[in-house]
Amino acid sequence: MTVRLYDSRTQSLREFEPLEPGRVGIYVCGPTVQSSPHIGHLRSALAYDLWRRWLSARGFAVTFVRNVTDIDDKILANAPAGGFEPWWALAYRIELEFTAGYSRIGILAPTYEPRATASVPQMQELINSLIERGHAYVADDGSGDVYFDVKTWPAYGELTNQKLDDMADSPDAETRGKRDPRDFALWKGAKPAEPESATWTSPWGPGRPGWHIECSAMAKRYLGPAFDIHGGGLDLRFPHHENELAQSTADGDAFASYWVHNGLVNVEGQKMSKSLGNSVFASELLALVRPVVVRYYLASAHYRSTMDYSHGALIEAETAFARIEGFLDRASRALEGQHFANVGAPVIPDAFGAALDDDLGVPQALAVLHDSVRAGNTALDDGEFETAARLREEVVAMTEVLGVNPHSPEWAVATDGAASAALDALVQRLIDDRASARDAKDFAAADRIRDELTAAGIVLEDAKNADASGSTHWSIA
RNA sequence: GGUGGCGUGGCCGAGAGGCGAGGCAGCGGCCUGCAAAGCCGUGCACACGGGUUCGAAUCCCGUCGCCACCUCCA
Repeated sequence: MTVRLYDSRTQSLREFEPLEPGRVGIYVCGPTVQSSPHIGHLRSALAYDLWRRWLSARGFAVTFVRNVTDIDDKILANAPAGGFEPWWALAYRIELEFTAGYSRIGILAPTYEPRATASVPQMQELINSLIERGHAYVADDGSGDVYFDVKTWPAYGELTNQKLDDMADSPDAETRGKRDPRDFALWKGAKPAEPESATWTSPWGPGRPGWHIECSAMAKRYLGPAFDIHGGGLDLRFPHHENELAQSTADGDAFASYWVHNGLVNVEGQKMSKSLGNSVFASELLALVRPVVVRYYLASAHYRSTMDYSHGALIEAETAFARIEGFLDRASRALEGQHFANVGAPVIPDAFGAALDDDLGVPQALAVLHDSVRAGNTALDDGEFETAARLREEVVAMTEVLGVNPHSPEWAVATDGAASAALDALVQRLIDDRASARDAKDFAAADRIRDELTAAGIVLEDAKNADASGSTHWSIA
């Protein structure tokens, strides 16, 4: 029972061995809070939420850190100086949108969620140390920029399997005070147009941290110089993660033992981009289907594969999820008030655990889940209630691990108790009338009642095995 | 040009040398007064061309097509 995960650095499936027995430290690159969360952000966060839940389920104590990049070129660009909304207000407003989106699809709050702006001293300390070690230099053009000197770090490129010589010098790359175009900024000297609130004093003059150094500093601050897993989107491998790795290891830290990257979400075969205008925002998705369905949908493909979003696929996921929910609903009705001595605590089937142990094989795990659902439905059909009860526990346990238990309170929709009771009384009355009509073989009258209810959006199901609430169940379509 | 990935049945989406994951849709059946829900059955699937092998969707070579990163990006 070992967890295996795909390590992007070695490009291989590796058995997970924590630095400290029983403990796991995970650092995930969170969003740059410059515009509203889209489906890709949700998927990424979900991938690591699932890793975290599974490692927890396997008994590890997980420290999960996901940062918020709240100072950055784009944030400053989206909140022009002199505008109504300062950059820090924009960043916080968007951060709240992310938090809300994550929360709605059941992504657990991180152990800690550091904002980049709160760790500037740690970043400066790291930059200083890199300068002292000869791996970084202050630009001699008076800009106040500090750059990492890639030529002093022979391992540069190890994460993405690139040789320095192969790295194309981008024609439009800003060279400015760089010794080599491939050097990257650790510290960005303040520019006249930038607001003073976005500027920190430093030994190299006023300015702000570069993007890559932020994550290196925060990971070290909260998880230490060596930690277990570093995660993020595939698009961050280069240059962001490559640079993080270079900085931290050049400073003498072991940094992450494993690098994990999640696949991206495309729309109609293309990446989402502002120019194409094809971004699918979290808010749009959550307006289409229930949040738990969004979660189920995004979890249903392997976390490393590219997902191609389509409305049809989302609706298919809704139906597939309804099947799981349907079984649990049915089981609840049929098994209400029954207790079975032999049905104990929820047990996860071995095949389910094995699937998740194998690089978080959620698709195979879902196959196991659906097998249990089918077996559970069969047991209910056959009146084998003890078997059904056991399978129900299994299904609940599996959905709990994945965070998609339909009956979990987090997915409950707030209802008006009095209104529900009133509706139930009325519908129940019609169901009773229908039952009388059926007993009298007056099927025309019975069907008329059912049609009326259907027209009102209420679906009737005549249960084969009568349950405590009567043999006909109603629900809102 | 460099690096990495993908092409699986009508659709989504796993797997990775032999026994056809799972879901959605369709078709046939069981159940039902009829439905709904559920159950059972139903698919000569693995881009193309070679090769290795007793055996390949899975390995090797080649071809075609698509995508990502190399610039901000989950």
